[in-house]
Amino acid sequence: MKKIALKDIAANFGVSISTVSKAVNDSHEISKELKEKIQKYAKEHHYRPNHVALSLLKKSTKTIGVIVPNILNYFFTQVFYGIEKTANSRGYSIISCISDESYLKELKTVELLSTGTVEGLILSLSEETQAKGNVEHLQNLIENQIPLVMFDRVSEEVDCDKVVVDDFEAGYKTTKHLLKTGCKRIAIVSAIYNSSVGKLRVDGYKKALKENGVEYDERLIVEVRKNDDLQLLISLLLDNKEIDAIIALDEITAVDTLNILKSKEIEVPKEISIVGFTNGRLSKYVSPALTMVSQHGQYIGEQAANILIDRIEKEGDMPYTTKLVKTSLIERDSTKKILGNSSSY
Amino acid sequence: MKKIALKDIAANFGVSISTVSKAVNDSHEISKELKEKIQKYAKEHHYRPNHVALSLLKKSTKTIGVIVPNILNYFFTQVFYGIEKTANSRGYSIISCISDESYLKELKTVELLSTGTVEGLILSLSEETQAKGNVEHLQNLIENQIPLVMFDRVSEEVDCDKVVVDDFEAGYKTTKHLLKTGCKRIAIVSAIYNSSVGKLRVDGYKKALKENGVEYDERLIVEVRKNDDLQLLISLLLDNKEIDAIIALDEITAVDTLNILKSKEIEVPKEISIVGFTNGRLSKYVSPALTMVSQHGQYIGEQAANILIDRIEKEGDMPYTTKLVKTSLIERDSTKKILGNSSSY
DNA sequence: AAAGGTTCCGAAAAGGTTTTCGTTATTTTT
DNA sequence: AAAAATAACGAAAACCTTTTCGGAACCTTT
Repeated sequence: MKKIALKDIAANFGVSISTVSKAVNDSHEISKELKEKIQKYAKEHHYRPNHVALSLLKKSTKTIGVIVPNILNYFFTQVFYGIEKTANSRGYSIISCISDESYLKELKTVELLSTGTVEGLILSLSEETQAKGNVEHLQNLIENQIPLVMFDRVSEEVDCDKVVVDDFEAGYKTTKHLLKTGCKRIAIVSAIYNSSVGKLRVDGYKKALKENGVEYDERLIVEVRKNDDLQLLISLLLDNKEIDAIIALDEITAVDTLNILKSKEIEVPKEISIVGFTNGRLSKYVSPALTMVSQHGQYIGEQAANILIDRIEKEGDMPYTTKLVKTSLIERDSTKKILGNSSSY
Repeated sequence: MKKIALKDIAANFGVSISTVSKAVNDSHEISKELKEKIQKYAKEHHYRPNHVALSLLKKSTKTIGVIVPNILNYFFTQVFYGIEKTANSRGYSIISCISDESYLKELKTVELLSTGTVEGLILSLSEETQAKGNVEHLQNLIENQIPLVMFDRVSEEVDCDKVVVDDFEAGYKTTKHLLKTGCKRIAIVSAIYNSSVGKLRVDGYKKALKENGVEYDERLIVEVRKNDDLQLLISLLLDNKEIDAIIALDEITAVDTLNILKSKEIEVPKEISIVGFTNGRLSKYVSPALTMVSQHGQYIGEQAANILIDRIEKEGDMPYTTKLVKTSLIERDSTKKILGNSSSY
């Protein structure tokens, strides 16, 4: 039984295509008897209107594109889930691509999707694209009137809607919290050295230090590059610097750091507190459970999808917005409790 | 600058649409001068052939659908990644849906996609669909000649290509390994009580026991339901049963079990060994690191995509195949080393 | 009986593209 | 110079659907 079209039904009954179309759509223009015959036949042959033809006719595919750099990263998985959920609830399908942190794949995908397949795009920049700073493909998108929402890893050079984590506030809030628990010498271990995100968090950290009269010490910021030995870096960091807290800018680094400290028989949080970014699946299950900064990935996805679909469906041009999503500090056992009664927090 | 079509270019130069089409496709039928003018204009205006129109014309969307029950599950994320990777490398886009373990959403999605949007479908059954056993929507798919590949959570009632984990062999292999390390009283903790997958693993477990002359004891199989207290169940399990190994059928349960044993000051693996299923992100980072059964999610995704695309592209009907993917036991510190010199393993 | 209304169906356009087949006009061959 | 070949372009079909408009037949009203 091959795919069946209106044409085939029309031929079967010796009527015109328009008649069949109206019949299956239950139009009052068609007589009851004919409608029933046609509908019965259509049902028996599993007739379903061709979606591609409808898209062409209506000039609307009800589909949005999503490009994430790395789906194995739990944060992006969460965002993706949020996008799918709300897009689906608003009647949109999503066609998804993984740029795999590659500029070329991102470029190819954007070009592929910008040919009428999708009505809009949600994207987070690949690492390579961020490093290169080449966002021409996205500017072309805007020129071609294809709505774009960027999230998390965004570019200032692209004029579009954005949803970003308030990383500055997150760094500030985290540092302030550590200070309140009595920590003074707070180090940062970062594996995301060339991202705007990392810079913002450090800026927030600096602001909190300054506000609390703690001097900023450059030596406390550690950058971990791809093939670096974290163990060694931590040992160097600990050397004569009286560290009492470590902020790790991603979950894996946080857990690794914890394990290294444990292997050195340093007590967490008694001697050194640890806070990690990205509340993923690991932090809850290690011991002591890690205090983490949650970025609310799913919420970000929901927001991005809603903003995009609003723009697709609304007439006229609204101004572009940048939504700043606040983080939450999820306190577990790797940090000390706040001393005394701090009402301002 | 609005979306531009061949029509617009044709109007601009006062030529026909066919001429423009041939010009942008660099046909020899068009004079060099005209071609150059048109191509320049097309490039300047970012002309790209409309993908929807092409799909309609060619009767091929170069798109496949993927339906997974739960993207936050790392196994499915891995499969998804594998699918995207190979589909992309073979020139296909993927349109993805998350059934959220719901029968209704799965049904709706299958119906939506089976209208010409995708050329084939890759699917893993939702929990609810498995429980209900209602797979009519998938049988309709086959009737409508839409290629389908099921993976992991499959149904015997659907006649299609399948890619499944060899769960029987996994249960067998794992149990055999534990026996070789000297364990005798091996318990199983399962949170996937009504899945074929869980049943197969237990069957493999039984076979290994029998082969090694160890008697099967029903009381060692623990089923954890949604709101059950794992702590309590483990306590009951441990009571007077001289357990020396526990197999957990998912990663979270494995980690939870480990933590419960640690809180009871039971030494792992000295007193009790632990093996978990699904080698995710947690097991490596807890201490002791957990020995896990890897299901090779990404490989499964790659296989599924290749099988599907082969079927889409090949003429004539090949027989349906079921690909059995073997698991690997990843030994870490939660199990004892094998005693003596076992050459047969 | 004439005018108006209703019922039921078909023709055709529109959406964008490729491709086949004409149709000219020019050039080459005999 | 006539015939044949080539070059350069256009018309139209095809993919599938919805929708507008038009038309014929019948029915109702004055």
